[in-house]
Amino acid sequence: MDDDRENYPVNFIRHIMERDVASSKNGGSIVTRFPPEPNGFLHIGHAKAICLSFGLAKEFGGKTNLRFDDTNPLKESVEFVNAIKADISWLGFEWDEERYASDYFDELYDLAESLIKNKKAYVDSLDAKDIRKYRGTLTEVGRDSPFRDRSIEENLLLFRRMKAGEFADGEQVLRLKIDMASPNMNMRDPTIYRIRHASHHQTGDKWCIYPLYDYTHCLSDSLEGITHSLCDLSFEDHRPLYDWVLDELCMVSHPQQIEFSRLNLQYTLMSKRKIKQLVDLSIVDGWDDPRLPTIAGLRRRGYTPRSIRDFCRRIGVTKSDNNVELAVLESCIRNDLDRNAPRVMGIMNPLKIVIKNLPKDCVEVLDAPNHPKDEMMGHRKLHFTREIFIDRDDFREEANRKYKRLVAGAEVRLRYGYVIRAEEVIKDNNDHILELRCTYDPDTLGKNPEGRKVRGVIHWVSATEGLKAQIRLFEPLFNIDNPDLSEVDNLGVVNPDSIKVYEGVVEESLSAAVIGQSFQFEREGYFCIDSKLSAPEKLVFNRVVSLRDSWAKIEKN
RNA sequence: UGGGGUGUCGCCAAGUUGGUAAGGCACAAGGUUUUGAUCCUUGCAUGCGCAGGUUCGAGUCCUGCCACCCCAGCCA
Repeated sequence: MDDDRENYPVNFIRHIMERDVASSKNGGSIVTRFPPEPNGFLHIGHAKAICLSFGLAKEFGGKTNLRFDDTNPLKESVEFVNAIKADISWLGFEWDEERYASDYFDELYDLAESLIKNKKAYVDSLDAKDIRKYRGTLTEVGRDSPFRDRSIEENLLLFRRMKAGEFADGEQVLRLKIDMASPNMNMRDPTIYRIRHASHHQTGDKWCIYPLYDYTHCLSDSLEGITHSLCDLSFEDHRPLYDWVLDELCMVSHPQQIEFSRLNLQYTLMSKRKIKQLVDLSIVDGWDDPRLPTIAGLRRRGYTPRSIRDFCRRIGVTKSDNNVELAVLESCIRNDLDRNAPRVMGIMNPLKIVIKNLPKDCVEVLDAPNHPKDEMMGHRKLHFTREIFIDRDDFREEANRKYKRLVAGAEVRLRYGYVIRAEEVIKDNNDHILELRCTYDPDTLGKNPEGRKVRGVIHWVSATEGLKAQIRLFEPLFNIDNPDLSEVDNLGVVNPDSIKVYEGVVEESLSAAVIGQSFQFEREGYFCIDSKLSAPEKLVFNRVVSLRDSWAKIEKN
């Protein structure tokens, strides 16, 4: 994985693994797994889990399986399976084996029968509503189902009939017989099989009963010889059940479940269910909308795998609630792209400039390095012509000395080019500036004029040689830092200005740009070609992130 | 008023068996600079949810509080 030299920083899970390896638990080996349900796209919260499970295993010379937790055919599809695989690979991780919980359906079924035979499971004929009633509440104990004490024979028969398709959906379930009075709701005879006459993306129509998570997950882990099963804090309450199932079934391999807190990122939503809502309601343009924290969205936005891995490393792993600032993510991508992105010039709000003392058909070729500190990145040609564009923000009719750009009657340097002076401001009847007439000083290429100090340097693009391009800027999708709201409410906190589109111009060298490449538009930020919307005739750029902007801070005060 | 967790700088987060609070991001002030970028330097918790206690010494041990998060799917 190229240049992530650093190992994962210290965290409590690593300490556990270090201890286990030192004491030769599990023969000193580390085997982890990443278990996504293929019912949506992966997001950066999953990236945290991926970096952890894959990263730690790799560090200890262990293995990591990719296992699809595909026990709910109603919500899952191969499209999601493929998207998930693509995202993990793109992030830079390789799984040892590709598995599916559905690979174990036969074994799971046999194990369930043995549970029945040991009087540890029973078929309940209560409907969902009644099961809920009998379960009790957080403060009241539950009551036993009237079907709890059926004979082994009856249970076996019923369970086999469930499997054979003799019942309709919801008519019967198989439950574990644990303790309806347990203070832990998960232990109140959890359901482990339900009837679903639905075809499954992996097993087709072979089954009409499907096992549930609590029963499936621990056994899948065990069957695969997982040593450390990492998951988020919401499963902490499920650990007694995880252990109960493995113990009752006398499984040889008993993985250790370890929970850590899930990632929360400010101004964004980190729930697959809620992201799906945004997609379904067309609030965003699909799962890979650049404003989404999905891996696909981040990729389209221009985030690199390396920057995401760096982010996961920086945020750490604990059990405490967190709400990480966007600034951390932005720092990671700036850090990567500053080193690796070639520099170019692009204008979002073009303002035309005519260089009066340059002949009409003159095209002077200028040389520009692609990176200020990395000669290896080479050089490119720029074309200096009589008509050029600068950004409207880089000109003011009057300004104090703090303003280091072009001011009427004063000088500024064109990046990699000459010093120009603004001589005339051409306006329309509404006082709107149409263009600027300037002169350039031919004696200032690569050297400063004598006796005068130039205010600053601005970027520019040839009006005749440059390329038109659409430039898209993004802001957070939400205007509050923890948009953890109910489905109805969250529409009220959607930022209406989360995307801004500009019709701009970029330098001609960008005609060779391809999807996946990132550039720094000097003085503006980092940009990449939009993988969906851009075409050779009509370039579309997404801004990954702006450059740090201390001028904006100064100007505010 | 059930059970399970968590509380160290604005946001993350290190803190081995108690020995006198890492680091990152952000922020601030300087320096370099043909990107107001990068880079470099410096600063940034007498205090670790609160209150007591033990101890020569406590973020680390004890007691009691408080706050926040998760759990009542035939979702994962």
